[in-house]
Amino acid sequence: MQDGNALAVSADEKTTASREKGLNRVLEILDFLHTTQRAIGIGDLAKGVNAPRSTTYTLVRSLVDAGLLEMAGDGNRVYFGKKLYLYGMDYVRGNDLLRRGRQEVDHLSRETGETSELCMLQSGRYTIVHSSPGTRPFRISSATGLQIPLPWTASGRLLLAGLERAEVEAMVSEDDLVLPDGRKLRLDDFIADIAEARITGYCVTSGLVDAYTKCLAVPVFSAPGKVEATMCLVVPIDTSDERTGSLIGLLRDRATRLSIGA
Amino acid sequence: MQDGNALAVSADEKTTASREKGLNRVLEILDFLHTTQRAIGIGDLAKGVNAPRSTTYTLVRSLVDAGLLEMAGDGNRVYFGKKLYLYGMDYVRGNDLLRRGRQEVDHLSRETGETSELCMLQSGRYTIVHSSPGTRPFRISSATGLQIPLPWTASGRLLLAGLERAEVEAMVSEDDLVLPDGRKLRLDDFIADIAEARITGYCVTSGLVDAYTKCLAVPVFSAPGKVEATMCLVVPIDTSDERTGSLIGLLRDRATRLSIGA
DNA sequence: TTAGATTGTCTCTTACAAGAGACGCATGTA
DNA sequence: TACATGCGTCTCTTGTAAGAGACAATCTAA
Repeated sequence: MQDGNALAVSADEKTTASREKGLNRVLEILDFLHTTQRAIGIGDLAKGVNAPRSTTYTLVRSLVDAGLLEMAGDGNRVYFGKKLYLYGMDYVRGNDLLRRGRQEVDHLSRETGETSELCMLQSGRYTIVHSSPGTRPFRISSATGLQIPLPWTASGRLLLAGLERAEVEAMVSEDDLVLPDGRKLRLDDFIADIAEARITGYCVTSGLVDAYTKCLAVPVFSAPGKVEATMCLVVPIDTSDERTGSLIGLLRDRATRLSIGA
Repeated sequence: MQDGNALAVSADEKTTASREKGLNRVLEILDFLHTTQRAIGIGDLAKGVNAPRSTTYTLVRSLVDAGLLEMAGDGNRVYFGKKLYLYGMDYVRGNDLLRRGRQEVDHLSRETGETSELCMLQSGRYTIVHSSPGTRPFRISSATGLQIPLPWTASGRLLLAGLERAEVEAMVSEDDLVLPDGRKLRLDDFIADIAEARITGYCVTSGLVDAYTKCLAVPVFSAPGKVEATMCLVVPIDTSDERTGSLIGLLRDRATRLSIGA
């Protein structure tokens, strides 16, 4: 959160509490709201993004006037506004892969009864771009837009296919290699997984983010060799090999349909 | 477009080409991309929002880095980015009415075969927030996010229900009263329509935006008396009174289901 | 070839926005 | 009653970002 600027992988301390550009503050505000996932008071917002209160009031007012933010019901809380929704729809319209991908994912989860997701890289992080819940009694939760460390996921291994070792290292922090249960992955293993996933054309991980699920993922190509997204299914960890295999087959079919020139 | 700041209803000439705040420029850029509905070169973008080229480059770079914009395939064009989509999804998630409204609209168009839309006020303008095409051979086009003068639509008459005359006047410009075919509505008639729509609880307009369609709309309430949105059907202008009546019945059912405390 | 248009980068100045902080007005609570 | 906490607005200063414009690199057309 505090290094939202990203791309500055080097520990480039800018703790000098100098003046910040308004636009950056706005970007931080939006990111902050995205992480909180709920309306928030302006005072708290200022604290959250570590900005002066007066500045925050000014910026929020601009954003509310513009419709990017809206005052939430209560009166003194803000959250995303209608305009962001409209812009988001524009993005979908302009993005064939996303639009069709969403449909495929929806279809897939209906067809299989399993939770299905479309994933992409978003500024160097794994992001669930669209997900459709399965029909199982226990919900496998996974909010859209959720950002997860790449090494925790099967999709992560596919999305990094074709990158140099250095590039992978740049994208994966030490923390990312620590699983939720405390186990630590070895970077070499992760890189080996990537190479393997690239060859086999799919990836399965078991019990990484939690102990009860398995994740099956396949790549979606935007150009030969270029992995633009992945589709994945989240299934119970005790799913039989046979069913797993047939689900992967389904995934591949749909992913191929999505891929462009692969 | 050039007075995107809105709310400055008075002809407040700010032609003094003074320095503009970066954030405002950004807001204009986003609005501009929303109107163009396609990726655009940075040079053209600068022209489009009437901003200095150097400034535009700087801002676009920031926005691209932040993920709000993306460089489009070609290489030197920009359009909305993934992050706006994610924020948009957050908005949907936080907005029951929109989320359920979208479903109702989709259902409605499947059920009736007619084009169905969810509409809201967006910074004083009528906006199609979601639309679902009907099954008729001729497509009644209406892009999501499209902004149309309030007096051209049935929904507009419902959305303004309960406003004072002065408020209505403030929201409707002279130009808004001129229909696409050149006919001019009288403000008094429009206001009378609003009052009537408020009482009957629905509104039908025929041949306003084009000569071939009729628009049936009903209000969706967020609180007793407060019209938050409308649902509408766009049907051929020669639709029988009987069918029109039954469609309105359907609309009302669904709108009631959506409304909160009405 | 030359001339013109466009694209991306860079430098330097100064107009102006970010920020500190005070203020008044609500709350709540001892 | 006094005291604390949070909210929204306002004023004033100064660090800095918006903008003008120069520059090299492409591309196109004549």
